[in-house]
Amino acid sequence: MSKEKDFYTQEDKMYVATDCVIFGFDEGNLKLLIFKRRVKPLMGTWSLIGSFVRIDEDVQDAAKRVLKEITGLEGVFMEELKSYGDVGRDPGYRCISIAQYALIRIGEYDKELVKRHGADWYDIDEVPELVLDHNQMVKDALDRIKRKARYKPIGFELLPEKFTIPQLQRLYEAVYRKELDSRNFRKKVLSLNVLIKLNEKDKSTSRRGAFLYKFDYKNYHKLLKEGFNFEI
Amino acid sequence: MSKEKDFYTQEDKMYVATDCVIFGFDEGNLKLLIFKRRVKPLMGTWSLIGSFVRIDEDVQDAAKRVLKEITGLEGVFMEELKSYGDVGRDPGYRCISIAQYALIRIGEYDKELVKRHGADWYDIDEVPELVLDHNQMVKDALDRIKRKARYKPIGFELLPEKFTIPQLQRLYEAVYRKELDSRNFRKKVLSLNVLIKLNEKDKSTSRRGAFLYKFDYKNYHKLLKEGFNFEI
DNA sequence: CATATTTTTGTTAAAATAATTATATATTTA
DNA sequence: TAAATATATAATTATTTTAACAAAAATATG
Repeated sequence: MSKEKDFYTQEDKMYVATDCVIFGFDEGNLKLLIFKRRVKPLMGTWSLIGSFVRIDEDVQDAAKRVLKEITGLEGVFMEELKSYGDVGRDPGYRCISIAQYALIRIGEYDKELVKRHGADWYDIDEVPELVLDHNQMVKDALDRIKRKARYKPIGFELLPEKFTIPQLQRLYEAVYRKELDSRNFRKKVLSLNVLIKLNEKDKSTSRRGAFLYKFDYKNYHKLLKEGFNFEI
Repeated sequence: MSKEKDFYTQEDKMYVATDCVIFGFDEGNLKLLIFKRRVKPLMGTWSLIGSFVRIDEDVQDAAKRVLKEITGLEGVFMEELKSYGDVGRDPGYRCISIAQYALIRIGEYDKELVKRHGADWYDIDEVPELVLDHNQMVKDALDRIKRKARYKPIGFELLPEKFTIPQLQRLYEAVYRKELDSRNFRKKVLSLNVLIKLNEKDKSTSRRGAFLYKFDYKNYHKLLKEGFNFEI
């Protein structure tokens, strides 16, 4: 870009923020973590988790920082969604937000911390009205993960480390919003060779119990290089 | 995002820029429009076309503005690529760039204007070293259109309004970097029902001549809603 | 008119996917 | 111990997609 700085004056200040669409998965439902503002302005309105980007931090780091501040989590899957840069998007400031989306394991976040920040999980179908253009961000993020699930095994970020195949199926059903055939699903997902069967069962949802699996990251990365596709 | 503004001081200024990866297609080759800086700093170095985002314009509009300034073109396909927001990416300023990529018809741009700005087309395989992280932007944009071509008929933005099927095939071959079977390609592309056959022939490349087609935007948008896939 | 060149059309086999039927298993509860 | 329930495996069929391949048509040029 060009280097002239004459567009900016002392009073015309450009702010850069980052907002994070945090997805979780629980009991067959895709969920979203949002929080209720406890300070002015806009006190009491629901909002995505976000922050201004500090002058001395990378945009990605700013997103990681807020995620950690609110959930206690580090090292989770997070990726840029897109930027929201219209002049009028924030009536208070000229503020550009670079939205991210994150997939977290809903059992692993710091519940005390989340509570303290006034944050809560909402079923993806029951998200209330959010501040500014945050509802649009959520919609865009949903579209993104729907598409992404086709070529990346996105589910494993959302499930606990050990999970069952029926659990994985319910996740895909929640993302795609359609029922899948359990026999074909099992066949397909096992044929990808990225699951390691464990010698344990999860009996929380059935009498017989279902075998637990874990994700084989090593095999997965090998396959990625060969360019496989994950269409379910 | 939160509203505290205490991260910023007068001297800690955050700049927001936009840079545009402009693709064209000519003679079977994918091409990139870049320009040589004629002013300090960094005079003489190649760079993507870009600008700071003005305080009173949308990010998208800033990108459209520079595209028009340099090529004379309006209303062409342009989409956000991703943001580049690391602290150290620009040694001079704390500047975040929101990169875009555009697909233009290489026959339609304003040649005089392009020349006046010191801009020129480079074959995608022969792009010189660019300023800052612009080579990375080009690489990312290429990856993006390769993937995008799988589910959006991206080619039609790059070809003239009327084009032949062999032309379209050469474009896909340039993007995928592999040869395609002309019989299967034709079958596939026609089966999508987004081409309108015209009663004219293009005889510039063969004795027999090839029928011209145009893109059926109406049918295309109908199909998009149904979620078709464009895998070639 | 024969030649050279590009465009155009069609068939067929193989592979992947989707839909269906069948059966067995482990476990709890009635 | 029979019934109920969710899980697991096997096999079959139908359907769709993909891949591989050959020949004819149109026309400028020599």
